[in-house]
Amino acid sequence: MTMDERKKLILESIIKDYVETAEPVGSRAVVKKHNLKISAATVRNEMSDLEEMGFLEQPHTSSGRIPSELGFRYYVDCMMEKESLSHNESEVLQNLLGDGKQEWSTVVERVGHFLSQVTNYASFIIIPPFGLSEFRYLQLLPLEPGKAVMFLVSDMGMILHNKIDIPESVKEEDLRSISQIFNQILRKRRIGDVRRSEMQELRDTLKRRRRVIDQALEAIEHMLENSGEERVVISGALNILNEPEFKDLERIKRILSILEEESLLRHVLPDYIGDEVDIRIGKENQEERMKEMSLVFTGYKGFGDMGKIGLMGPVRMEYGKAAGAIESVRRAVEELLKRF
Amino acid sequence: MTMDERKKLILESIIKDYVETAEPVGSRAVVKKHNLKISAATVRNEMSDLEEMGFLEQPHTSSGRIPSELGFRYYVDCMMEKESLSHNESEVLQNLLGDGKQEWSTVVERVGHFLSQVTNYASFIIIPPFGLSEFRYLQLLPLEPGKAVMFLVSDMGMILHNKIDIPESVKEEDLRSISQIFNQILRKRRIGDVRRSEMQELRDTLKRRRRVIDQALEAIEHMLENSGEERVVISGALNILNEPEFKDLERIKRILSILEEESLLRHVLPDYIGDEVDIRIGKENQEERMKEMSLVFTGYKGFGDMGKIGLMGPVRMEYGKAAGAIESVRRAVEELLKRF
DNA sequence: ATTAGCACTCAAGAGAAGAGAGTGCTAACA
DNA sequence: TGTTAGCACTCTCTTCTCTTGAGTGCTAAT
Repeated sequence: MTMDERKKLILESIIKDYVETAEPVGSRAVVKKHNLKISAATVRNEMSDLEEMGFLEQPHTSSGRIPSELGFRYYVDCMMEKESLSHNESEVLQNLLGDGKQEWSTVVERVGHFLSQVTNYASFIIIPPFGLSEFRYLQLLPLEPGKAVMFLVSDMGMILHNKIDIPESVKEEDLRSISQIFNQILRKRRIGDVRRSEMQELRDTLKRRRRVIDQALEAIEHMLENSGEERVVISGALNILNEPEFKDLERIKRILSILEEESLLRHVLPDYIGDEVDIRIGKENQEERMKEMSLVFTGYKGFGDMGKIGLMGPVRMEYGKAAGAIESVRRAVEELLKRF
Repeated sequence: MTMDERKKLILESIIKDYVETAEPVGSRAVVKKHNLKISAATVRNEMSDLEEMGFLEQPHTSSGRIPSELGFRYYVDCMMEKESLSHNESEVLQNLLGDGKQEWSTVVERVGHFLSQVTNYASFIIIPPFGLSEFRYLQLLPLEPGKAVMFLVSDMGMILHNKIDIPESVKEEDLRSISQIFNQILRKRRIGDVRRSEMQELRDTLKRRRRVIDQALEAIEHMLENSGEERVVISGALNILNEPEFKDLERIKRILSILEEESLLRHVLPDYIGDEVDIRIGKENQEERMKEMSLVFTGYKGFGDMGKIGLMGPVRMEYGKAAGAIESVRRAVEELLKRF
């Protein structure tokens, strides 16, 4: 059996109705709603064909049809058009990205919020580990007797700080010259690469100020550990409660638990992600609990590594709108990162 | 009618059963379960009295009784004992507080997580605005041509940073001496108080390096704005889904929306909070949506101002356990803050 | 004052019946 | 040969009734 234009039109109509109402769609309803120039009986025949082809399914013999996951896949691949943001929405997005001076983390939170507001799905943004970006600058500053603070700046303008203990005898000048030495050795290294060998080299070179150096190195290691993890920012998880297919409490718990356990999201997404918008529908997802949901996501060039940004919603999702929103946001975020 | 020992015992038994099962408790059940030495009929009479006194209520004439909010209030005031953390739990708590070098915000997140794990209720921690703590130290550092970073350290060891634009001609030495001047003027001031007049003074005194100063002042104002708000950290909101009284979706949405909209929590809590554990049961809460929930909370002496820490659960809550956990955590957090 | 006994009440669950939406099939039609 | 009207049939969902069982309140006996 082959997919002619009429079948396509009918499939599309059914998908649109179903996405809107979450109810099985009947032959009469589809004819009426979309002003098709054919009779309900004809549509019934076509629907029967579409079912045989695997694009539709019937919850029970005497109900309308709903699109199968394969049906959605066909729609996404062959018929969907990305729906770009409205003028208004684009403007809001530009505004909340700011001028590049804001903390990156607050910008990300705002963008996540925006995404979930615009689409009514749950959004997630994965920030790649800081450890993979380039080292640019380190500075030790005295804080109070016996304490100092160490600042670390990466090429992307990310700033980390950490308190360290130092002998009380160490003076501000000492700290400054120690910072100098650090900088000479570390400049332009990828922060993740610095780890072991380099640090040993430092320790050897700088025997004199051992205590301070040791503390500083320890602090760096500590920072690397804490920042070597991706960060996950989730927003609008409660949007899921509004989807009619999730009126079952057990189901809701299952879904929300994925979002609560941030680390799980990493297993859900493929390790490698390009900069195309990618869509995973229902059982196409690996993770068991994700098989009743869909993902729309893409990668963005972040701090040396790829970050990820995406939406999570029911299989009955407005893929066109979701994909459009994701794409716009990706473009805007990359634009912003370039400015850093 | 007066509250004798037997009535107390029966009320307590009913509350305990009801907290455990979320079902109305019958006279026979309560006698059996707690091995009371009186008959079900006697208990029925007492229950009838307790109902008249307002401590119990009947969902319908032929069902068991459930404690009224007044009943819970009586229990909390006259019979409840705070249940302290197990040895194991205390140890976990101590461990995750760390050694004072960690970022305060990550510690708070961990503590919130701990609270919700231990009690199975939703926890919230409100961090008082940074702006109210004392100013201690400011430093400008060159970043790249035309950019510098400004660090601000408060008495509690909180560190903020912000990027600023500077004329390319400004050198590291200039930045250092500007930092000095800032420090002389601002040291020991409450950061919140610095605002207007002082800044004007600074601007006048330092006409020479106007550009840098202006930028720095702007950055400080910006920081003050962003940090002048309390921060709210919420954890374990999904625990609410496990309570049998919340099997109604609409109710769940209502409750979770309070937690999602962080700012709302502030209206829910009284402005002034002491360091006693305070309990608000159901309709004792002001905010409309909170009237079906209970709060157990207390204040902690934080950065100059009081922070707040608490649990949110159903009216049918294990108040003893919740209050005990809150108290332990408050003590531990204050201990930690002293070490800063 | 306490208890046993018994009639009464009410929610929750199990069937049964009816309504309604939608299908598949057949036969007629262009 | 593709399209359509007509009609019997299917299955869910809702409503109603009936039954069951836990639990009460009252009365009379201890």
